[in-house]
Amino acid sequence: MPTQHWLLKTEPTTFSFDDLWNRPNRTAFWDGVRNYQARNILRDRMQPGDKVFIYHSSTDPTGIVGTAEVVKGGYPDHTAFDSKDPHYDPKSKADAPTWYMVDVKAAKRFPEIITLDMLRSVKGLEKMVLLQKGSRLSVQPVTPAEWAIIEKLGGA
DNA sequence: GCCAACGTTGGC
DNA sequence: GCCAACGTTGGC
Repeated sequence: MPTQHWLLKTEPTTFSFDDLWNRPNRTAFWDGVRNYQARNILRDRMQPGDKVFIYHSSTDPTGIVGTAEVVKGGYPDHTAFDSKDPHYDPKSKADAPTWYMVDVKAAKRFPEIITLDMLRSVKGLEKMVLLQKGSRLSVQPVTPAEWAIIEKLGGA
């Protein structure tokens, strides 16, 4: 399996790239995804070694702030089992989990956020899932070509 | 805060 | 299975 590329959205007021960066080993589980299409990617497709952009939504400005690496593939999201957790879902059972998560490790913080406006202006990203009208998937595929373009924007 | 777009729920 | 009502996302 070649390395795959993804984008994970988060609201930084809830969990930011810096929060991930400051975790032990710069690693955390990516919990709380409660959308079936995103769940399917987490559960069925994300593999250790895959590369991930971290995107900050609902902030000013919004954009990609850094990269991370998947260090553990899809496994049950235990926060769904905890009635005191904000992401509790009583329909998800330990022996038949509805929701999944992965572990990610922060890799590189971009010196400057790559804003949504910048992404929209770059040739070659026109078909990026993030930039499609009405797109709100919180776990998205990124093509190798898109990854290369954006990584270069954030580089150096 | 507004609201378009999308997803989910539930009555029928 | 249809679809109206409702809830959420997320840019602006």
